[in-house]
Amino acid sequence: MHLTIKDIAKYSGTSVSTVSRVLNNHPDVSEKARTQVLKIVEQYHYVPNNSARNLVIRESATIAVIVRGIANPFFTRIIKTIESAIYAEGYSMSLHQIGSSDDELMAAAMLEREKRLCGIIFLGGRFNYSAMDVATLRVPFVCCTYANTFGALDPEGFSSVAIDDKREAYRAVRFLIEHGHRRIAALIEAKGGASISQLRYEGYCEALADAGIALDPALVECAGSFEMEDAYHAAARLAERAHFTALFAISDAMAMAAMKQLSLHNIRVPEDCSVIAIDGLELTNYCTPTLTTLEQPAEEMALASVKTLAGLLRGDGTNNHVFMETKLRTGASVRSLE
Amino acid sequence: MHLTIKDIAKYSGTSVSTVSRVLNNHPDVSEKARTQVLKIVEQYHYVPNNSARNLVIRESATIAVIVRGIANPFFTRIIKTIESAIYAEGYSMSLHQIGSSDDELMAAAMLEREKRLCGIIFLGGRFNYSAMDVATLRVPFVCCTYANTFGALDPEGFSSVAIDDKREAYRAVRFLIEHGHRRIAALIEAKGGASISQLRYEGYCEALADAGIALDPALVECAGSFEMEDAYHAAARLAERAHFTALFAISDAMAMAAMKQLSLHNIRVPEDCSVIAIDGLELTNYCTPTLTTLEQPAEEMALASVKTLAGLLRGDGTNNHVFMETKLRTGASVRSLE
DNA sequence: ACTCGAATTGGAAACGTTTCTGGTAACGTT
DNA sequence: AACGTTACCAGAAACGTTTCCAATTCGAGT
Repeated sequence: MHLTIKDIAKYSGTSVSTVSRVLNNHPDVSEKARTQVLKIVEQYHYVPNNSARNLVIRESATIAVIVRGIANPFFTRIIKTIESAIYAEGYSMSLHQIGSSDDELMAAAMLEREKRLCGIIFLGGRFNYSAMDVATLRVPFVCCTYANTFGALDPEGFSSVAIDDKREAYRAVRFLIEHGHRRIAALIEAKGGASISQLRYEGYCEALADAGIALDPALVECAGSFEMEDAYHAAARLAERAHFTALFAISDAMAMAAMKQLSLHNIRVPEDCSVIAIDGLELTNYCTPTLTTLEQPAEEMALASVKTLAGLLRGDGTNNHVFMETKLRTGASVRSLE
Repeated sequence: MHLTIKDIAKYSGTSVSTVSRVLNNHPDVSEKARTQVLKIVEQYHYVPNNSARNLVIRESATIAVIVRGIANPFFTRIIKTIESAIYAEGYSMSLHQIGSSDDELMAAAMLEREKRLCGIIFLGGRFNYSAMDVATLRVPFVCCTYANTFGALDPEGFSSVAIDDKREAYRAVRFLIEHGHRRIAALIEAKGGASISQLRYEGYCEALADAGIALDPALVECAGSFEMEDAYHAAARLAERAHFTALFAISDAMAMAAMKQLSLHNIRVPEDCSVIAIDGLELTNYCTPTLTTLEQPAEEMALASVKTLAGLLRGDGTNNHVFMETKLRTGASVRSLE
């Protein structure tokens, strides 16, 4: 059977309370007792029972990470850093995934189950925060990679770490314009709402407008999701319907699927059509041609999210909304016109 | 403050024990009391305190999933299914990632922390089970995607779900041979040990031997990891050193990196060199050319892992080692010689 | 030697559950 | 009417911690 703190007290010839004090690094214990207890703990390989601890402590020191679509390589890149950062801060992590099509009720159930968590990091967009009843959980949370207004949520009530989707999309499209392109197609997820897709679409529109290029609705296609397969079909519709010399895709994966489709339509990248996207996945360095993309600082974003949350949990630090900048990664998928 | 079971007892005019019985679906409680309690529970939105419950129950109903390299898309595909299966079985999941270079001490620390878990699923190979002291944890565990002997571990002491790495590698290389190839290169991680890489390498050797083709060491290159970047460099060494008409890569990602490198060396795929791999990632459907690969049944493997573990936890079911079969996914990366 | 405060310690209550033990009410059987 | 059986229920103990509180020891200052 597992040893308890009582056993340790017995073996070390001291009391339960002293052992507890040693274990929790309280200052009011003699050096002698401390080393003695530690020796026994070491020797018998004692591990405390967290359930009992949490019961009296009334908290759990676990941070839940909820991600929509764990298969997204961009998210896994962030998760890697988030996990080590969480451990470094002395918390433990529990990771949950919501299928891209699941409704939020499942997520709510998940949160119920995982109650006694002390903080949440939401990864990705399109969470229905009111359905998840996140406000009544009374735990601080930060939204990573998506920073917009969350329904009726008070912006003072949570933090976020993200890129400025509209600005970065603007930069991407601007980059194409500077390379002489004027017929620029956009491959997005969906219009409307305050989604990442919509924000990036707005950046696209604004870049065109600032360059005096009229928006042609025929050049905009919605895939309906961020999935490669959907992007692949959407790109087909685009290629069959319109002519364009450049394509802006709102994600690397969608760009990759689109490039495949373009090649099937005998549209060569970049000779006939330049392609740019946002994300900076490692693997788009290895497709042909390599993708030009705005790289999101995944590690920094992960770190900032955890740091912010840890601050809130410690009591110092306040809710804030930080925006990161992407970095242009030049591939071979964009060429100048003429 | 949070409501306790005592409050519910008070409000519903019954006792603590009755409330507990209702909550745990014990049969010995009257219909009247049951509905009354349930009503109050619903009305006050009561959620039980798991810490207290686990304390007395002495177990936690959480299954830990430990994955080496969460960035591997094949693993995330499995994780997706594992999570929903775990929830469906009534457990909760906690997911942990070990960096590909981290030593296992960190993992051991993780397990300590996450003690009071009731089972473990290891995802991926190359775990140092003795360092993690997994035997002393006394919880059942299953190894997913890798089924070999685990150091000094008793095969009766755990379960596994995997493909037969040697056999599937054999099939892949055999496929190339049947297409007329005889100078077949192999891009592996490393030789030796009982790693996935070594097993697949053995399958490669055996396929050659059975076809009467002599093994040429110059055609075998170790990348040192499963990372795309390392595979990319390894492929360069291969291309500069030897001539071959086909390449067998032990993973899709490595194959993709290799294809990129080949194109840089003006070796066209599949005209000058056919490529085959094992994994069946979605995204290799979208690279150019599309990859021919042996698709691992990720969903089935995930399901089988959870089912096995759940069986062990319930008490029925015994440890066993199951091997799955891959399915050939024909892409455009292999062509017949002549 | 005596006193006083500081340092250290042990005892016990508390945390919110589950479950064991015993008791009462209802009911059918003799 | 007495009895046994069953169905239900309340009380209390237990789970392994932390922490409050009171008690003890220790050292230094008189």
